[in-house]
Amino acid sequence: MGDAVAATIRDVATAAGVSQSTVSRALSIPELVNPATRARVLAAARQLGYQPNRAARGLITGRTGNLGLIVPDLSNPFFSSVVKGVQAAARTSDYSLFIADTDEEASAEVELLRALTKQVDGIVLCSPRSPDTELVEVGLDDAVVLMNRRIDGRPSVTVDNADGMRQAVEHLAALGHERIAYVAGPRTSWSNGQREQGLHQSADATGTDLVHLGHFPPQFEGGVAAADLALASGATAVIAYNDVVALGLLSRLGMRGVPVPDQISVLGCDDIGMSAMTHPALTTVSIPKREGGRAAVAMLLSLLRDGGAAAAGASVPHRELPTQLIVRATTGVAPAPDRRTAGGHSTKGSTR
Amino acid sequence: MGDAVAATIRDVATAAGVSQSTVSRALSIPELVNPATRARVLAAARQLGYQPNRAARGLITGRTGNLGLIVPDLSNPFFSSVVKGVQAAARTSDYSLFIADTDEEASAEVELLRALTKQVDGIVLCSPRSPDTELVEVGLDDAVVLMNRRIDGRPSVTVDNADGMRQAVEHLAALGHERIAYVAGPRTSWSNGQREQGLHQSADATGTDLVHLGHFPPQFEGGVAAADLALASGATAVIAYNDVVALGLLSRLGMRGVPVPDQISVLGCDDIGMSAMTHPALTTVSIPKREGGRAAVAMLLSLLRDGGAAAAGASVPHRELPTQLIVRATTGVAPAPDRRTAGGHSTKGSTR
DNA sequence: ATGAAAGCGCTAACAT
DNA sequence: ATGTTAGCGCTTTCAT
Repeated sequence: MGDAVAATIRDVATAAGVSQSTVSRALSIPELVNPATRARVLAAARQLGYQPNRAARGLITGRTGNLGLIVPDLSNPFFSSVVKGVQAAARTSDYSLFIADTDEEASAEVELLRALTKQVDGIVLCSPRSPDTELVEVGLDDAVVLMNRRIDGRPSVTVDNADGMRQAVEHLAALGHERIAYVAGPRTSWSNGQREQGLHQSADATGTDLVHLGHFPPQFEGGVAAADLALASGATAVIAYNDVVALGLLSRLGMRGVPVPDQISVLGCDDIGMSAMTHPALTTVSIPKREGGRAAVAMLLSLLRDGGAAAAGASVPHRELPTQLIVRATTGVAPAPDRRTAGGHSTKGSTR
Repeated sequence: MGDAVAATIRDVATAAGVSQSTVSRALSIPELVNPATRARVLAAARQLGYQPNRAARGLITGRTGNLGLIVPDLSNPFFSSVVKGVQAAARTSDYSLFIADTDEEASAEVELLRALTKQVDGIVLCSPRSPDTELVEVGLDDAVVLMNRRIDGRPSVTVDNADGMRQAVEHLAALGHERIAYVAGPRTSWSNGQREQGLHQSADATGTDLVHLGHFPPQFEGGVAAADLALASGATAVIAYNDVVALGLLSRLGMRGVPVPDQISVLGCDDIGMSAMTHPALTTVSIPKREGGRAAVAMLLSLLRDGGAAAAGASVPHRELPTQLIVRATTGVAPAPDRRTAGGHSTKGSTR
């Protein structure tokens, strides 16, 4: 695109009566040029509407000024929040952002990673579904920050999934629930693995029974499909892999006329906007989505700044953000049916 | 990023024992080079893992191989579907995609438009909120395709909003509803204007009363906020600006204990995935979202192909996609309360 | 059908 | 503090 005839650095140089290099310097290393001439250059540039050609600059600097972001599914509100965080951070640092959606397909990740690699300075790879080996095989050795995934020796931003599950289980245990079902997300999701682990630990610690329900797609339909199993499991509470799945559960349970939370409690994870607004609202484990995105970009940029330092044995950066159980006022979680009047003092299991 | 030392066209030339120009031709204008040498070149290229440097190519061809997409809000499922359509089409044609989200802020559109313009060959501007004048002022004269907005003399892809509303109103009229409320979307939304227009026309044609409810943000909260007004309006049916708003309505009505659709019917617009899965499901006016995105890209690419032809007085391309009322099995729409037993034969108003 | 050479717009030595 | 020069990787005349 670009206008009729975009002004080049030469035009500015001529107009300001200086050389190209002076213009270049005036624009990128201001302190190296005389304030007076700098003013002249800036004036000329503004007047001509000059904007450096990024391709030309990139050709010589080897940097594109672009970042890439790969997510499994843009239509999941969790990821759109992450996108917003990444976008904001990129914009702040004057980077443009390529965004790609893999539609939850692992193979697309590697493909996109490969395609993107040449056009960006760095990539945020969010919640990848591919196995470690495949990921490492790609050009991943470069400036790639993982989100919601940890791979040995790779920079990453994660959240404390296990602790989130701990909070959820302890909350339920305190309410007298003794049998909890977990609707698992994708087998290939690292976060899901972490959550399962956290759940098992906390279930043991609180003496709670944990029922594991198959792997379901992390979508509304997944929850719909899992609802009947959850009901049949004998659990008095269900924790869903994420809020979207939890909404699916709610929907199907409603359709079957099952009162939530009176008969069964439902918990989500992620704290997407809508979870606060359903009826009943969703008690959920909140994850700092935007902040995670920002943190990933920050890490990426510092990686780019350091450059070789990383290779020189500097430690691999990692950042783990906290999770926080959000208990809503009117919520899909209630004391266990048989405890409704007991005041919540469990005799079995401790709160550790 | 890029690998340790990316192979350049020179490397390939040397390896194949030909000149750079031959390599270049072999890769981009195959019919101009001897099949035998071409094979040699291709082999060398593959073996070296050669991938043309897009920046360098762009520097000389003036094309970036990138497209831009600007949407108001990525977290609205409507737009994420559009994004997916655009993405798919771009990928198919080997274009990369810059995506930007304006957070429903009109000023961000112009800003992003300006920033993106230099880095892409064309832009899809989806559902812009800015006034025509501001949009035209920017570099919009170039390859920009509007979506869900029509501006005189600009290429655009739209849907037949008015017809969608006609279908909705006729459906409701046939069910005996005589007073319908419309929960309006943003004042700056062109689609909203179209829908209002279509509603008024069809209301007149069917002899239905139409109550216009203020402008609300096109989000879940907007619907929540509008619900009480809708209820107080005396309407027996509410059409929401979009599905997300309709879900907000449903939520608030549920919270107030108002039976839907027994006391009041709720219709949405857009046909986002979730609208099929709520309880009750949402009868809604379906819009071909992905297809719209694909169409916009197709238009963009043909614009790029033609290049000067457009300036030479060729007609401005425009594409209008159809809308389709989707009536769900278990839905938030029912006959008007006082007609529940009447069989739906309205005495007032014709179905034209 | 192929090669040689010029140059896209810019930055980074190297001079001055 | 500024100008001169070279060259990033590629496509595209212009020769051959």
